[in-house]
Amino acid sequence: MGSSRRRGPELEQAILRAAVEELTESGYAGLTMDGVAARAGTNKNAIYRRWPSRATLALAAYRELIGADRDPPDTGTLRGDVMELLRGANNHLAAPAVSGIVLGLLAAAADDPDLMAQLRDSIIDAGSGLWLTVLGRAVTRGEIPEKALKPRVATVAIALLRNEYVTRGTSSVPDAVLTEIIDDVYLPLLRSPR
Amino acid sequence: MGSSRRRGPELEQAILRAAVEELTESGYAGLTMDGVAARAGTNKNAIYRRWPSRATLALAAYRELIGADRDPPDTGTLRGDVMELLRGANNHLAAPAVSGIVLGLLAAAADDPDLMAQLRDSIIDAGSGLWLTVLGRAVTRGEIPEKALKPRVATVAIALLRNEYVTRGTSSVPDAVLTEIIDDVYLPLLRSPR
DNA sequence: GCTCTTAAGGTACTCCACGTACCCTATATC
DNA sequence: GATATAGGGTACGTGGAGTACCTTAAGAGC
Repeated sequence: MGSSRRRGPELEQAILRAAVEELTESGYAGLTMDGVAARAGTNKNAIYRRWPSRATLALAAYRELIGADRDPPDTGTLRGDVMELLRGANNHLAAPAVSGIVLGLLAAAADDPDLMAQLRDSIIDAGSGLWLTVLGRAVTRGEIPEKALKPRVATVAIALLRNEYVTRGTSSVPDAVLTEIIDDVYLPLLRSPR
Repeated sequence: MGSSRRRGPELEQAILRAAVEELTESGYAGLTMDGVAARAGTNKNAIYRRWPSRATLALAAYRELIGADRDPPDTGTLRGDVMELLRGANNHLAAPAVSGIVLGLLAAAADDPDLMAQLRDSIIDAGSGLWLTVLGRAVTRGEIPEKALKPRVATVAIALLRNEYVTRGTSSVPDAVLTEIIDDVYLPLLRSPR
């Protein structure tokens, strides 16, 4: 009658899965160690043996949640590719409560430089490579000048989307805002001669 | 022997001052009701009679902290004005720990639409009028086309600065980044014909 | 199969901070 | 002066982070 006590990686995955569920259901503020332990069918000891604090567990769960990154789109036109990328990012941020989770993590990591660094490296910068490949193709097609490949310029669209989530705090930015970002800001900027 | 019990506005100001001090010294996470009460020389009752929760008190304290808004600069050139505005915003956000405070407030307001609305109205949008007046003058001088007056376009610079604080999490963005934002993104965008 | 080390389970605890309840006391107003 | 109002003091209840300690199962070596 399998009492079957889980150990090692198996238990670790169970904890992470439980943490992901708590996170998506209740956000960062609602993720509690007791809650995760109960949901995973274990106790807090097993968690603290692996992650030193609630914040680090939440970060690990968030990385689990966002999962693998996707391939860069290739619609043939710059505008199409950019729209794809921005829609993808929007869908991701809109998900259950991802923007709230990220805000909570950012606030929690504010006074922990180590945690903040991990958060930046593995989350904020995620996908910046996608933008550069898409823009690179547009450069070879001659759609935009080469100077558009500067990181500061290339990341403007995603920065504006992120800003929208931070300041409006809504779930899911409407498509009209995305096209506004693209047509009123991003594309004019990329095409500007200098 | 003047026991002299404070009442009404006098006490209210004392509480707010104490909250501002706690906020600047320890950030949002470090602002505790007991701490504020002790520092103000009063007790929690007096606070809860005025603000229903820690988050609302912190928001009020933050508004007190940022104080009155300034006049729009008028250096004669668009670039000069924009640089002034961005430097001002940077100095403000860099202050003791303002970006951390704002992050904490945002995270706390994430599941309270009312609070989020107040936060937006009185903090995030603060100073957007400044940008529009500065751009308006540049339009009448003929430096940029009139279409630059769209809010989405006008607020790009400050949005990018905010993004810098959110993603880098540092205190004080270096001046080089400000000029990069202005010369590589904002001015080219404003001057782009369409 | 037996022993021994390691890790999980269980539980209870400390600490801290939010928010509330009650009762006492000073202050302003009528 | 009487009385309503608001501040002071204090003690709770609640909930969650993190810790301590002991018991018990799982696997490794022999």
